[in-house]
Amino acid sequence: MNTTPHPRSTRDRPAKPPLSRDAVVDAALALLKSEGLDAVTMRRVAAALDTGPASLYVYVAGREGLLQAIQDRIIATIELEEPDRLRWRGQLHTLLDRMYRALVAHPGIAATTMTEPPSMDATLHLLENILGLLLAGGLEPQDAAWAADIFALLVSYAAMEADARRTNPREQADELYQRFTSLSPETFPLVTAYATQLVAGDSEERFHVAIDMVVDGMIARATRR
Amino acid sequence: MNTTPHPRSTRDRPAKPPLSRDAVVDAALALLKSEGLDAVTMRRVAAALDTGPASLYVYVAGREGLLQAIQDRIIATIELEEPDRLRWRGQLHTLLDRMYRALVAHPGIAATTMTEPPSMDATLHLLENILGLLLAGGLEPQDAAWAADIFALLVSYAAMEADARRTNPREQADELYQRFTSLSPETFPLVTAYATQLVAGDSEERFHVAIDMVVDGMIARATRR
DNA sequence: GAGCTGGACGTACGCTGTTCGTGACGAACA
DNA sequence: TGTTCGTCACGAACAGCGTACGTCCAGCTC
Repeated sequence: MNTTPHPRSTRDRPAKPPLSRDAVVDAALALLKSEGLDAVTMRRVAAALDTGPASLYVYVAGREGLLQAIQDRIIATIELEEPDRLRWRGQLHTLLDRMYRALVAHPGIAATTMTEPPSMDATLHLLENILGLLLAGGLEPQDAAWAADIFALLVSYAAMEADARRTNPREQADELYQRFTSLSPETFPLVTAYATQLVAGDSEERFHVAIDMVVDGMIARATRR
Repeated sequence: MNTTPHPRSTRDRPAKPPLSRDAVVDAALALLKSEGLDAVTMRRVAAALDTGPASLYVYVAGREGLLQAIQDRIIATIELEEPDRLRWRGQLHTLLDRMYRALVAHPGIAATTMTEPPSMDATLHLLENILGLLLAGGLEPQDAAWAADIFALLVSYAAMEADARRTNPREQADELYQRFTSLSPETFPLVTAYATQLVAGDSEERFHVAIDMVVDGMIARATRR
């Protein structure tokens, strides 16, 4: 047997499981869930996989591509609704609420969904489902198509607000209320008078009201034709 | 006369105007307008002022504080509307359109407005004006308070989309249409069927429709009470 | 065996925001 | 006048960041 005592290569491959796209995304997702978006750096992900950051570029198109893969993973966990003409509105709320919760369970990811055109599989399935619900409700196709964008936006925003609240629980609304009520009533008669309304509702409540406003608006538009 | 040839101090103050908060924000704003948000780094701003980045921290609370100051500057340029009970709806569109244009004129800034609670002067004046218009329209105060948030969100989003389009003019909608129409009609019957509607409209058109949907929804809710 | 290919990844580049310590200097005081 | 104190200015350094580039090596094919 040849037992030459030469230095062990730092690229000792058989000692580590081979990387894969799934492994990379899994590691990133775990970091996201436990430490939030800022922890999802190429170095941190690579360290979690016992490798170096340059190794990841085979599997993901940079950090941007990694974040997209994570988003799609998260969206893929959302249970869809079978459109029902009689219940579509409640179903829409349910579906968007699930999306909201999926985002909130991953601190910080909501902000990365904001400008993503729907192009990956899970996101497209979600879009298809939203369209299905809106059309089941008899809404105009053009309005439905545009509203899908708006609903996605509302979800992302609500999740971002929930993220901000997590960092600063309860303190934010209080500070804001203080700010509003300490303004000059001469200069800001409405803001001071309606300070309570301006800070009312948690992000979920505001979120569901926002959905309703958009839906009610679409119904009014459809009724008008 | 004493002409001792000793090394000239690098802190030759009389040769430079003293820094000020306005000077810092002005320099940052100029960089933002000409090169977009990514150029607004502490080093770039400092270089524009012929100093070092550490000098800026006397005037702004880090980059975050600098961005907030910039936002407020931009918002302060927006001409407000005197609320008129008969024209409030058109006025709202006009006001939000001005906001949209102000953001679009500063590439990338829209994304930084997304999670900012309204706390600086110009932003508060804008909020006061939006509330004024909505209440002039006879809408419910609680709905008006919540809708102000939604309108701000819609503006930011539209501006962000315009920013993205600037980077990728026309190409994005085409790619998306291609993507949608090349999907399996079995799996995505609606997305494929309504691909045209999904990519229709530029960011301004979609923006104004979104405003209308929210407004129509609020009117329906007010009518229902 | 030789050559090729693609995965693995170390090294280095060019940046980022921020902190800390020090110098310069004006105002106030004794 | 000399000294003290507070504030501005800012260099140096810290602790990162994403990524490009070049090298190594295992596995495969001929």
